[in-house]
Amino acid sequence: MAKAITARNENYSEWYLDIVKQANLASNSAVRGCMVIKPNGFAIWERMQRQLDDMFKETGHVNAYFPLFIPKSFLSREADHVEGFAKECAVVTHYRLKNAEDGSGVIVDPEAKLEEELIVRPTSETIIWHTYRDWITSYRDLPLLINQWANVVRWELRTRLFLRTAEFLWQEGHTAHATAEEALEEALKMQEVYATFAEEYMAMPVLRGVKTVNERFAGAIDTYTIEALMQDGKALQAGTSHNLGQNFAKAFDVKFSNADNQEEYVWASSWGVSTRLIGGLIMTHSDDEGLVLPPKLAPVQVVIVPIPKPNETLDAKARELMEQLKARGVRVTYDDDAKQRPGFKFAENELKGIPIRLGLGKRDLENGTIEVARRDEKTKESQPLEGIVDHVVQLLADIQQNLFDRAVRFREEHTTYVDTFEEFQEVIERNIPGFVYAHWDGTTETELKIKELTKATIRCIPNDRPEEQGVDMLSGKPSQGRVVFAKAY
RNA sequence: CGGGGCAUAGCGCAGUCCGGUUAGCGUGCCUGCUUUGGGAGCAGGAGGCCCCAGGUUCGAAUCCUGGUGCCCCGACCA
Repeated sequence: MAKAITARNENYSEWYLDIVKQANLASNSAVRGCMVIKPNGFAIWERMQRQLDDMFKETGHVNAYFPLFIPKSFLSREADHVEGFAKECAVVTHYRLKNAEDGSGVIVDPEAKLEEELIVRPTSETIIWHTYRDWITSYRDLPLLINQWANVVRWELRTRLFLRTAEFLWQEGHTAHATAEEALEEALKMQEVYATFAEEYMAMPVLRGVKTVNERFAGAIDTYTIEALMQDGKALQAGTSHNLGQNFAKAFDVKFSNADNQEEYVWASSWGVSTRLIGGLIMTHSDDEGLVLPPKLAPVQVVIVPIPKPNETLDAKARELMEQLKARGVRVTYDDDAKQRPGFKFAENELKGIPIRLGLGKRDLENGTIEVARRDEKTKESQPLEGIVDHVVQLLADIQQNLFDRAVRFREEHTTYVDTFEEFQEVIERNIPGFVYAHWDGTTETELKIKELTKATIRCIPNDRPEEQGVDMLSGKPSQGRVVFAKAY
């Protein structure tokens, strides 16, 4: 029996949940809003982590680890920051339990109240900048380029697996610099690292841009973002990089002596991507048959299926093939479960998103062929066994490229330029609205009004936007260029 | 946090309105036989604090009260 995956055009969010559940990526847990990331899902995260970590190291960063808990007073040191996060913080107030006197179980021991409550980190700027105060005294200590892999907690009211959970895994980079220029450069560099990762590894095209005042990180001077378009025409903020200026240095009194022995506040950046990327990966490529993974991030890239079932001859051939593929760096498995028939395995492996399936049967051995099926286009063809390793290696690269091209095409088909508010409303109300480029007068007031009227937000002001004189589609005030609107996750 | 819905076998559900043998169905799981190039068939079997806690009743999956969790819509959301 086919497992039922809701069709995308029938109910997109049901479809998304079906994929997550049936591909065994994650499930809800006993804790509200917190998910269990299952082995299939975590394997994807591990591949993302490994690649990102390499990219961070290549750009000069090192890893460190800071505490899960933040003293409450730290959070309030930076005014905008606390305002941005206060409403979604988990707070630790006690440090001990005891048995209830009526035998009903354990209760919080009222004697064990903390003098100062601890916040479970929603992000680590405050605890890290408190620490940096001790680490930085001279320009010789700069730049300080640190990343941490961690979990954070934001008490979201409405959660969705991977896309928004109360606890999530992420990395957060926190850098300190001697000049404003360097901090800005760092923020932009990391935005580009994220964009490269998204496009080259996730095969997910992204817009690079800067957030409006209204949308930027609490405590930042500017927030740079990468924005991807999902198959339902909604935008996903996939990663952000913040130029923090001297805001946190001032809040935590982090100063250094420059080469002229003058005391200055340190300049900062911070940047992060999270397990939300897995949600973006799913919503960019997957189809009604299940998960579709880009080869570079697929935990398993090739599966060999013995047809109709494993036997000594097929096993030997499969093992030989696997050795050859592994030698070329291909992640390959052999689906040698004797209890399942081929058709079942085909469906299962498609559901899991394995990019290439190799079907190997008696007929193939006789003919010197093998059946090569690609997940992305759901096509299959018989290939000579001779040279199959080269073919597979090339096909993995082709699939990676095809997924990216397909996503770019989708984005192009769902990108619209409008000049009037009527047009804007028409596009935003479509089934698949997409990105809408329109003129905006630069005020938060207009931005909020548009959001109120249409639910669309300004995703970003593109980094590379051409200057273009125009008028705001709603207020009629002058504008120097277009910004990107969309409905967003 | 507001409105609505749901919670019964690993998963998906019926039964609940109108209380009454041993709580069913599909799928999955185990055993055996037959099958096997796109989700196999037959036979046998195992598997249930019917979400939790109280209450009503001779008797509760079913009625009442209070919790908890999940889903959908909305508000909120670096």
